[in-house]
Amino acid sequence: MLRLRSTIDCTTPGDSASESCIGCQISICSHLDAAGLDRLRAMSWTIKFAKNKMLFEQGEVLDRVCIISVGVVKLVHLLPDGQKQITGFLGPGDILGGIKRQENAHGSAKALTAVEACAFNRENFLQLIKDYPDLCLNLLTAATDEIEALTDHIVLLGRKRAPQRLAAFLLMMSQRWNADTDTANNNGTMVHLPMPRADIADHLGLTIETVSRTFGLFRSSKFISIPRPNDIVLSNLAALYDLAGFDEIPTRHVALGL
Amino acid sequence: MLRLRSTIDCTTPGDSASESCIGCQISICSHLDAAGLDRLRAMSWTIKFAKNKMLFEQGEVLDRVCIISVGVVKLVHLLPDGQKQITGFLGPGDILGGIKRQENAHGSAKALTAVEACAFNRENFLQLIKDYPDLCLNLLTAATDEIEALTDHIVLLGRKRAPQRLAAFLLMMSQRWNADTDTANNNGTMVHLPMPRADIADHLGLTIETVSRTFGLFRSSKFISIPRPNDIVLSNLAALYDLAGFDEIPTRHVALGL
DNA sequence: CGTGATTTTGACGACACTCAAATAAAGTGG
DNA sequence: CCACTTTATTTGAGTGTCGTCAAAATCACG
Repeated sequence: MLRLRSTIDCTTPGDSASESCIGCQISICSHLDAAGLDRLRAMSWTIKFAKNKMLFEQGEVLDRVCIISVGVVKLVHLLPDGQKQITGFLGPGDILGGIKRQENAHGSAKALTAVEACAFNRENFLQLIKDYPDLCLNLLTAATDEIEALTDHIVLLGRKRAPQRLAAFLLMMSQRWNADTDTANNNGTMVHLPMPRADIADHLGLTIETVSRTFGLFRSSKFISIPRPNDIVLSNLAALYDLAGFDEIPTRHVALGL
Repeated sequence: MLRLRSTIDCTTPGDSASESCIGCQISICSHLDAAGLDRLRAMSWTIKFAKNKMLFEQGEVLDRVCIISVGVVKLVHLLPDGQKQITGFLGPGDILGGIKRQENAHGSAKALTAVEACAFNRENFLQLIKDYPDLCLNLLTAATDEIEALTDHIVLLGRKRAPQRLAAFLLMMSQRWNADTDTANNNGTMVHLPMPRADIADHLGLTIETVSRTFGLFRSSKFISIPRPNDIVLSNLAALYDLAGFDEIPTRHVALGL
């Protein structure tokens, strides 16, 4: 099961949501000539999922590849005893699907919000890749990035405690999909969390209660404030970065040039 | 940092160790025509590392790609507070290196045993990939496999207890590099562990003591026996598979047709 | 405003970590 | 080949973080 997070901003100004999967400059669409873009347009179609609908189930045959244009998807792995582990969240620009022959989904994918995606037939997708080596190399680079991200998460789960895990999670969330809602007011940076506490717990290898308690710890430590459960204001970024174990606060690279 | 584990057996009978990086049928060498093999031979060279030598350090510039032909390498991630997490072990046929421009190593790589590898200059490697789309697609497929393997490890670290983790580790080890030492005698399957307990602990997100205690638990439960600390006999595979959370015992696919 | 889901808070227990020491194994030099 | 040193592994006792069970408070939605 291929799962890649794009490093390039997908939401190009002027594109409507329904067309954003074609016209935008995400990883796969860039580096294509006019003929390639025409082929892309001809072979792709748009799929939509309501909130909480399954994109696919664990074990299901995966013969399509899709690029998310709107919304957030969670990747869930079920254990025989009923436990869950969420191995990642995907958003606009991220790629998900099967590229191997007769591939079965390694995990389930569920829409956290309303989701729109640009879909391709696997065979068409593979042929396009073969015809555009640069595109294939881009995908390989993106796969390398995903491998590094998963590696970081392994370090998080293997060697970090609850506060460190949550701090890293909040900072990750603030950097990925909150470019516009990241309105820096005098109190801090606002982050919207599209997932409930249970999903955060299943992502960080904790329980709902521990996640909630750690949120409470951060609030009483004045690191954050919680106007609503899913809206977190990061009021002490330095403390959070320190907890997360990052060496420094990276300079933001936002589309609008902040 | 690219890191791929090969799914194809590397040790082709008849190849000497020093030539195995060229002559073998590992993922990258297969699907190449005669001209491609010549190019591969011309651009590659052999590097050797003694036991416990670093292949590269975290943060170091990575402008080479290598394919391990002999030995085992551990991938280590250091945390600011001195803790370690081993994100994987690589062996014969596995690929490691940098393919991005001005890439810095995301983690360190250290030789667990004496190691030989087949090395490529990054630019040459990338050009070869561009000229052979099938090869690039193969790498993308291998990257997908690596992503799935890392995902499985995330599930292990996030939702499994010490016994389950160690059981999964032992079974994984018995399947990857023990095709010949897997002599099934009447007592069980022999597995040789090339790494010390500390590395197992750092891989499974545990401490040395917990790993040792869990080995002791398995021994007193008659799941395993330990003739020497690094040689484990799996005497109750069914129990280990059950612990690890695998649904069934997979049929072995060994080179010799077992 | 009322119902159901989500989140928070509390009390208690268990699994794994820390600290400490003993035992076993591996390497070294005579 | 054997004493010696060094490293690795095992075992023990006590502590702490996080999980489990339970209930209250808050939020979302019709």
